[in-house]
Amino acid sequence: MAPLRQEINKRDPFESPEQEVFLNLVRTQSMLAGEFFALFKKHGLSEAGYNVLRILRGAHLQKKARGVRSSEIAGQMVVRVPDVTRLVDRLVDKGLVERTRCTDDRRVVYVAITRPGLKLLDKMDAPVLALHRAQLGHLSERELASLNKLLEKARRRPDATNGQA
Amino acid sequence: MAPLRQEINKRDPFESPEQEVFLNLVRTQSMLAGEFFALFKKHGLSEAGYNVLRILRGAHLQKKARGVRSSEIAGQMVVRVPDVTRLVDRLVDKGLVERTRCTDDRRVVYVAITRPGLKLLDKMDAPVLALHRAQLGHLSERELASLNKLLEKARRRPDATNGQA
DNA sequence: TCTTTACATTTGTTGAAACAACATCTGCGC
DNA sequence: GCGCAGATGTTGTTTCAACAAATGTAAAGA
Repeated sequence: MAPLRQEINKRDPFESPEQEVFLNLVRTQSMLAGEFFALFKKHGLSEAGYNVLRILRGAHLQKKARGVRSSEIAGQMVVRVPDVTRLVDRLVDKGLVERTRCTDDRRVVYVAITRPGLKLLDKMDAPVLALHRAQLGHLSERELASLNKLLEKARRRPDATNGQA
Repeated sequence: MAPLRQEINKRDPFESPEQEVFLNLVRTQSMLAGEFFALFKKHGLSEAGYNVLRILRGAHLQKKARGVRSSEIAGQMVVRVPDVTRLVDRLVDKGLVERTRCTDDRRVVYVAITRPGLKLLDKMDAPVLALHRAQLGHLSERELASLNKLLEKARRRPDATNGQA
């Protein structure tokens, strides 16, 4: 019996290989991301909040002093999030980022990381790296590369223009 | 440049192979599960709610007339959820499941799927299978098997008893 | 029996995600 | 210039997840 079926005490077999992969994917993500969730929470952040800070630090290191537009943030998130506004709101409340209204185009808002925000991220770098290694360090380089390839392929839909003629 | 980096417009390289795998995992899960989320929602269910119904149908087919204990439900969920109570509450409100207090041990509560619940699941079977195939049908049997193996291995932590002596 | 311990579920509360409607603003075509 | 389409954020509302504490029940031990 496949390990996943043991883990969730599933008696019946999976209905399709695709279903088994999907459930494995969901469960694995849930378990690994859950640990990061706990790590972030110790520092008062959510996963999405951490992601935003990482994006802003990247921009900061590229000397983008004004920061990044909200729409750009949305586009660079690992998981799509509608409602960047209130996500940034909470970070502003914590003093980790700043908002600046653009004078040229007053629709856009630039968001930039603050010094406390940078300090927080720096403090988290080591534990984050350590957790990554603790979670996946037992996989070989080949296995990691293979996993990357397969996951990327799984996201790539084969053009749903199925000739239903 | 790796596809993931393109997708999220990431300029800097990943800090470790493990990190890249993790982000690929999170993103893939998010995209695929998001489609199922939308499908379930059309039928008034959340992912967790659907999972509960599937567990209960499995028990029903095994002639477990009384149903399943709440704690068993929690143990069989693909993703851990604290608060099975209110999850079941919502399903009860919709008339899809029933609660029964155990007379032997009045602490435990049995949850069983109702006929409307079964009908709903039956109606969803085809679209669910179809979505699984639409998402992952372009992967070969070998690739699916490989992905399963790698995901399961990723969950298996190598005994953190590291000799720090 | 009486107390203590452990167990199964529920409730209270806070915080955040999801979706839709709503401004606000820019720039283009007339 | 005027008005309209499209883009950018914001707000309102509902629903759900997460965590802690409490309730009620059973079993074990003195």
